[in-house]
Amino acid sequence: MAKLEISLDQIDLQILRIMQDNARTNNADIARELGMAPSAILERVKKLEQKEVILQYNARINPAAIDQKMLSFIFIKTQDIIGVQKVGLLLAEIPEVLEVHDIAGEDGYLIKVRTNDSAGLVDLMRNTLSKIDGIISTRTTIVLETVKEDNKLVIPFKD
Amino acid sequence: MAKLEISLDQIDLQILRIMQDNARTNNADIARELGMAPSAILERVKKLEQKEVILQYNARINPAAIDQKMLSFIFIKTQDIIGVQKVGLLLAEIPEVLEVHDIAGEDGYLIKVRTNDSAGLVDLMRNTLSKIDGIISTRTTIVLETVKEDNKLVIPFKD
DNA sequence: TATTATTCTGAATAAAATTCTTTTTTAGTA
DNA sequence: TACTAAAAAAGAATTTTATTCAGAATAATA
Repeated sequence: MAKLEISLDQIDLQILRIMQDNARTNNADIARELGMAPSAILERVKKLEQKEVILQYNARINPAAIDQKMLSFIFIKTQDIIGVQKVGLLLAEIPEVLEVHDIAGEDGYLIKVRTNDSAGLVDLMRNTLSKIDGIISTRTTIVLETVKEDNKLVIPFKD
Repeated sequence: MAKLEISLDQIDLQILRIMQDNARTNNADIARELGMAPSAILERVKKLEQKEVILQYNARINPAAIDQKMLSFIFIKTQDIIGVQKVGLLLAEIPEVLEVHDIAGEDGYLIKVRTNDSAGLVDLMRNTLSKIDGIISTRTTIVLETVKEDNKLVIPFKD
């Protein structure tokens, strides 16, 4: 778990750019695009994975296609700073909770939740959130429509 | 752009589950896991892409590795419902803005923003957000630490 | 039940991944 | 500056996978 010194050169950044856009781009294509041998690219990619620069490759699935039409953000106020960490971990275990962020200011978390519909949300709050000790209150924001959601980072040109 | 009737069977859902976990899983492996021919899997995956069930394959990159250590959520209050849509699109064009959600209640958006540091955030707000017409006010929530952020959907077992 | 469309299999071929050795480049050091 | 060690890349050989396609099986429909 040592957080090693990470140094990425131009080529690494180019690989990241390509992979962030299409994680299924094959080594041969990347190699062609960067004018290098496939074996060299393969090594670099593996190294990027090992260094945990690339955390995961995932397919982004259309929520509507699997009937997860409801998206909400919930602010969760916790009792105190002591017991807070545990709350965060418990929240993270809930499958419908896609993100858990510890936020500044008002002791608590901001979580992102996807459910089938509003009934699913109510269900989650009543049956799951309410079971977690240390939660004082929640404030829910309902998303009507998502304009953008790609989570693509801005990859710099020089490090 | 016709939103076709989408019907996914068990096999499709299994493919989605595998792909969501590791988008680089090859057809041969998926075929082995599901006990089918690679060619059959290939066809299904292509169909899932065409139907826009799979929206994209992306590598999730460690923000810290490219020095994007600051994450914030900003509530943006807009003038009225008329001009709102344009604001959403303009927000979506900003590279540092990873998500744009139209939210219920208080005419406006919730956006997710990644910047190098707090200076980058200030910079974005001063130089970019302030240039957008129709924004009345903003309320920023700073993330201290992210406990979970995988955006993996809960894929049902029956459709 | 017959008909049609869809999906799957299996084999053949093209392409890519992977491994490994040699060469080149880079970085550090005397 | 030249020497040395380490890291990265190239290139070739081999294994594995992707892709195509014809035919078989399955499912859907009339």
